[in-house]
Amino acid sequence: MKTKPEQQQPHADALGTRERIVRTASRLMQRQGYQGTGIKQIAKEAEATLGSVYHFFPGGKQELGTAAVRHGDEEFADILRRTLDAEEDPATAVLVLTGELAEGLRDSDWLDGCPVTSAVVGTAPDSPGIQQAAAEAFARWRGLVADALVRAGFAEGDARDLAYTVISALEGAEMAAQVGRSVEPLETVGRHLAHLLRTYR
Amino acid sequence: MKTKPEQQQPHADALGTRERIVRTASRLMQRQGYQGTGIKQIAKEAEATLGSVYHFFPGGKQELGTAAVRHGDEEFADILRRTLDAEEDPATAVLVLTGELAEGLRDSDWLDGCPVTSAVVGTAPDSPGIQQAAAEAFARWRGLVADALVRAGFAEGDARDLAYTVISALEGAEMAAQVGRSVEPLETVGRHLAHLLRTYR
DNA sequence: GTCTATATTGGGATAGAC
DNA sequence: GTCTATCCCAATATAGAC
Repeated sequence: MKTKPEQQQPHADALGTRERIVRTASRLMQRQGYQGTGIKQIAKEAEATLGSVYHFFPGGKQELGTAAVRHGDEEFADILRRTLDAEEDPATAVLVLTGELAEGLRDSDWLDGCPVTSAVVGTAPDSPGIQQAAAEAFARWRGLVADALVRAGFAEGDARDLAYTVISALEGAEMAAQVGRSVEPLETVGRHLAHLLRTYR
Repeated sequence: MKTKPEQQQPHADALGTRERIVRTASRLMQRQGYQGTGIKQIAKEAEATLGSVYHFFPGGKQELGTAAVRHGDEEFADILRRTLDAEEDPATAVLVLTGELAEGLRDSDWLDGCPVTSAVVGTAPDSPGIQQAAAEAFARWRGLVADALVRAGFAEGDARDLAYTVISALEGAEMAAQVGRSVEPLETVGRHLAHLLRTYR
């Protein structure tokens, strides 16, 4: 009989070294950006050594950044899925989402914005891997919203278009809220997105 | 009679050294972010010396970054004013705006996003000056949109709220378009914002 | 897989001549 | 105001013992 040491509580610090590094990288890049986050800082805060970081990510900082973006992708995708499944009405789900994003921002003293956006800004010519991982994240999130809209009765084309706007507006509102240190952009955009979803045929 | 050497064509490279430095800093930080842009690179591309940079910006990189954000602020404020003044219908103006943003992105091969957003991401604990300059930029842009909406007949409260959503959604759509290397987010968000402005009361 | 030491490059910033 | 030389430090990345 095989024991399965991989099955551990996600919240304990009894995580594998690789997971600890990825999560720490994602959190730090969320707050400081890709360029502003050093590998040594990641190693120290993840309680790993520099050798371990390069053991798991031989591609160096770019490979680690790509993994961090993918982690942020899955993180928000989970929130999206959970919220869209819990609420029958997509408009209501959007209001819940803006509320959760606002809560996360305020509770972190306006430090924790979108982990994907923060990590991808300022990485244009270098590292196509990070850019692509970010594009895949946005596409996945749009797909989740579009699916929920279809389930709620929207035509496929409308659902696809509205998903663009929902994800884009959430992104922008979170950025505006973070910069302005106020939840008002998120709350207002949430109300207007709900209005849009309810009046769009 | 006094000659006025300050009055020069804005496009010639016969600009003052300080202006050349600020514009170069803004353009580079727009593409590479604040942390990813070095003072030496700014000096070189602005055809100035390191000594000149520190002469005009004794506060170093943070002071220069703040000036760069303010420059980006005024740059987009000019576009906003011009577009909102040229179109009577705010909904039409928004469609023109998304078109111009899309054009700028595509023409730069998806390199030139929002200069304020790019420069401010990843500068949380350090440099409150940059953060504040970015907050002031967003507030100014919202004010311009709100004023135009009031002129078009919206109630003041509605105008203020809708301005939050217009600016936030434009920010998010530009980011989504840049990451996805597609104008579709901007075009779609433009249509939905126009719909929102036309159906909101 | 983990750890330490180190090579190497480039960063921000300063000094002082002109 | 402009320019060059330089200091100091942090960054990424590597080597090799354990």
